[in-house]
Amino acid sequence: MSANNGQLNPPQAQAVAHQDGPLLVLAGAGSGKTRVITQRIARLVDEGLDPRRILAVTFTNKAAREMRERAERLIARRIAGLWIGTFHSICARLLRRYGDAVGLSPSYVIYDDGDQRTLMRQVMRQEAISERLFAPRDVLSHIDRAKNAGTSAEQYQAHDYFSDIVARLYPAYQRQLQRCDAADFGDLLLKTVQLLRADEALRQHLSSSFEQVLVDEFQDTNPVQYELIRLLSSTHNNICVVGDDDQSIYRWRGAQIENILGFERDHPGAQVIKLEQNYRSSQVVLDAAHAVISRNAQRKAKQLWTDQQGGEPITLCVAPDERTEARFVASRIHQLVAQAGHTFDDVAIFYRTHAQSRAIEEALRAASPPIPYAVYGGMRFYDRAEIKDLLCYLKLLINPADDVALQRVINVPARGIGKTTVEKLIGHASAHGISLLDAARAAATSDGPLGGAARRKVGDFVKLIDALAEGVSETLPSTLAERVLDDSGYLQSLAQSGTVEATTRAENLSELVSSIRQFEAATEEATLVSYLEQVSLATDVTDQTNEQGQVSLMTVHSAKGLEFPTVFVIGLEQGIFPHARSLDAPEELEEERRLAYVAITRTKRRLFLSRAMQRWHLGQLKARPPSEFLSDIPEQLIGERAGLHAAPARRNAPARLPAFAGAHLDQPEPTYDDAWVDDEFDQSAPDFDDLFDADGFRVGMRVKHRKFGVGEIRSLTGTAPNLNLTVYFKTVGAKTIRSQFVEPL
DNA sequence: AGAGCTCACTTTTTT
DNA sequence: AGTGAGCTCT
Repeated sequence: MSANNGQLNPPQAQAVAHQDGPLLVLAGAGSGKTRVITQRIARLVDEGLDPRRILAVTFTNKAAREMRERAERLIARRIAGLWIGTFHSICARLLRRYGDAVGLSPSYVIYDDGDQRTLMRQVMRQEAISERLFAPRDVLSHIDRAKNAGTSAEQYQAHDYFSDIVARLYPAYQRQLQRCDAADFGDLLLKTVQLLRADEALRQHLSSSFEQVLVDEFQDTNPVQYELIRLLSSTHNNICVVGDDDQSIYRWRGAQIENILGFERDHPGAQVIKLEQNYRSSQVVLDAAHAVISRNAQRKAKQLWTDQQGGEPITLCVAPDERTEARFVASRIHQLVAQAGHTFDDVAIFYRTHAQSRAIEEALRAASPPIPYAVYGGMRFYDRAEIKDLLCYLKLLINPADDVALQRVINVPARGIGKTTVEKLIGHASAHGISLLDAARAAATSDGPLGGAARRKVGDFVKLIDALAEGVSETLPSTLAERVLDDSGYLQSLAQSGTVEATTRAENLSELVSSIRQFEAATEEATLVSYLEQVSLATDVTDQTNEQGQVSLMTVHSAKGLEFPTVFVIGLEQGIFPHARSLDAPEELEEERRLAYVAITRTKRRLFLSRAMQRWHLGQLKARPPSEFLSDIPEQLIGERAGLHAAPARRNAPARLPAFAGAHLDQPEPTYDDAWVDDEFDQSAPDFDDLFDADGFRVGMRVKHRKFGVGEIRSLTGTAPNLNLTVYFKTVGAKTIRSQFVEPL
């Protein structure tokens, strides 16, 4: 980590030197955990162990990459053949090679959330189960929970009304996945474990080939991951796990804090090493972190210490609303850069949920000069519609059984194949137990369920796919991507529509093509299959690009493992952080507390905590009391209490208030002692009254939106003050926006 | 068949 | 406040 003077301290050295047998390293935040793992890998390789016999597992791609790079730097050469990656990527790789026994071909595809939902909806329709009564989302989350617990469809036991339905859908869903030659995220883990459970010889083979196994962030492993590790290390039993129970933040994904608490019990003779010296943070930061975490009941007692005494006191900001909070952050960043010699990449801003990033982004852009930033996670590049379209074409080329991909692209760009036709194909496919593509092929060539026009169109589509699929394995992925875009008419249809949005989409597509080229350049065996796998397992593109000179924005979850000289934690309010869904569940609240601990302990020197007295959330303005975590932090650690006023209404600011006949913002004023009163409230803001007739409807009026410019109102829904306007903008087409965010013209 | 419009629902957090 | 599914109108 940061300042360890190149030397390992005694417990670190002991952990690096540990030879054989199970080892548990309890590594507090900032205690040099990554250092220990990388030094250990380097030592093993240096002493002549074949890197192919080392398996190192992490939770994120970023962590895996960093670990590899640091280990390579230590021994000053490339480490070829080392098994290092996330649980999911390692499983994906094993299944690629050995998945036959669990029903996966070598070119199987990985389904993401959206794909899963499409498939589940289809299954529910087949099983005649109402999607209204049973949300596909919820059903999938039950299935995922089962998979994380190691429960297969056959083993799944219903225990109540809802799980009764799940018990019916789980096996049907798995059958459908198998027909599509696809695995979802949960399958990657569970199927690998099933494979190893069932195939004694394979387990022997793999576990004896992995002489040393290392697991990072062990506190976040769930039961399948735990079993996977156990199976893969069963021959040599050289298993080194590193973790910190205080940083266990993935309970919702099935992580069992017990795995780390019970490691000694499950591995008799395990050596336990505690790393408690912190090299990252000032004493002030550690004290604050400790004050928050020590209120948790379920934890191993430990106390981090540092020899950096004192430190910068914490700044606490109380803002009237989230926009002001964001302006506070932006102005402090400028101050730090101007006065404290900071660069932008010294600064990170953490929030509890992605939705909170918007206000911050806007403030950073509005700052003068604008502050460069990078958002981690959130809306992935790969989630954009046009990107998914192209990827689905590619998936379909290597995996003709991928019905989900086919459904996505069969009418994109529009080629006159409508819902009815697709439904007929689905019926035909499930009746004959064949893939949709085969059903389409059959329908086009023989007397199938389709009539003349539809049959011809479907035939053309099949011809298109067949032509594209020819020679797939000998063609560069980037070439294939370009061919898809041209031959399918995708680019042409974008060009034809001519909107600004279409231009953006075309740009995104060409960005994707160049990222495929990059992949080809950087990868030895750059096949389409390996590219698609990488994309499915990548969190986002910022994963790959490491741009300098940017402030980092991310959720607390994705902040784990990172450190920054200056940290802002925003939105410290009851219901935001801790999250509303944790408030009435003590165990969940403990997890939120650990999350707060993770956030604080990322800080090296300067910590800013902020909250807003009221904020827009899910379309509503609501006042929330301060986070209970704030009151845990001892008074003497806080240097400055910044209170802020809202910006006076700017000329181009949205009209502040409702204004439809008699509508009032009937939100309660915050009633806290330090409540701030908005005396600069702009009484003269223009009204919407004149836009609508007596019924509050109609009038072909125009409004102005900050981003989209001038547009024409099409319709109006909702109740004051939360009105939704559907406005047609020349630039981006129809958008539904809230009345507060437009200005009448 | 397709475009447009309305409504409902959403939100933790990630692989 | 954005998205997506379903309905209606063309």
